[in-house]
Amino acid sequence: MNDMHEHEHDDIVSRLRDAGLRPTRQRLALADLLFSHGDRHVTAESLYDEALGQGVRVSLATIYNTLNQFTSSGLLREVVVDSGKSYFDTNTEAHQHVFNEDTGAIDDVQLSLDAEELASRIAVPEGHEITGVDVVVRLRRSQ
Amino acid sequence: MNDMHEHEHDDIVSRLRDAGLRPTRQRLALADLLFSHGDRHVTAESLYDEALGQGVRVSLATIYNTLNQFTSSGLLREVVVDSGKSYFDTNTEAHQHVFNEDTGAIDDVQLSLDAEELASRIAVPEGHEITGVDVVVRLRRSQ
DNA sequence: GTAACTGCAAAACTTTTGCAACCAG
DNA sequence: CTGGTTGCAAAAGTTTTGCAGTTAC
Repeated sequence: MNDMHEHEHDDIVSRLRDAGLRPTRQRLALADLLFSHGDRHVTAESLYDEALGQGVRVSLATIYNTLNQFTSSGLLREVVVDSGKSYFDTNTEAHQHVFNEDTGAIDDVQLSLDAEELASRIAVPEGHEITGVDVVVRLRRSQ
Repeated sequence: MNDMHEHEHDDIVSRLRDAGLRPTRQRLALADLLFSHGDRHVTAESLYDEALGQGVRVSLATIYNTLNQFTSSGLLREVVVDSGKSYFDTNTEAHQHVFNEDTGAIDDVQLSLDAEELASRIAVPEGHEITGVDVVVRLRRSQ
């Protein structure tokens, strides 16, 4: 296989099983890329290129499936910063984002604002619930 | 033409000229739809359908051109809430949004949070500037 | 008259889907 | 085995583009 350590491999297997997903070759390889290198922000295309670059044989359709499945099961969080492309964040904790509109790069920030408190100021319609409070600071090169 | 009052028509003409845009038939009609009915949130498709419904003859390509030109010149503000579709807001003042993920409806809210203050907590890279601080509260039907 | 603008169709992108082949348990 | 998964190609949805024809000034 590759140089994944045995216990890391087992961790990833458990993580997938806990999420109700079979630990297939593709999902293991993608989970390893996503979760074994700190907090990351990827797009389908960037993860696809990275996988191919690492010699992981996987189709783009599977990348999309996997990113969506990981997001549904709480392993990833989708970050909406661009109206033409989906970004996914391996950090699922409450935090905010800085988006560089020139490069498409996303950074995490902790603005220590209370999403609960913000949410409490919203008049939530009957039978609805707040699924998230997203904060994005947009950056661009000056001039 | 239609039942636009003369002075309203003139207002719109000035507004377009001030933005450096020729007041063409299409732009006048779209500006009227957008700015004569309070604060609105539209997509290219929704504005296109509305225009056709009102008997305004305009192509979808022109809707896209117009929305982008209006946004560039500050007449509209783009609201990024969906990674597959662009929304435009006629309210260009500082405010936040509530997005209903089931219906795609957007509402304005004033959370009276200080974007300047939030922005001041960000480490802005050399030669870059903050172009906006976006806050979106996401809603979904419970269950 | 001329540069700006518009419409149409085609192209470019991102994402989803249908289905046969494949694989984990 | 058998249902979940994958890959491929095709389709779907949104947005942009190229360019001939039109319009504002």
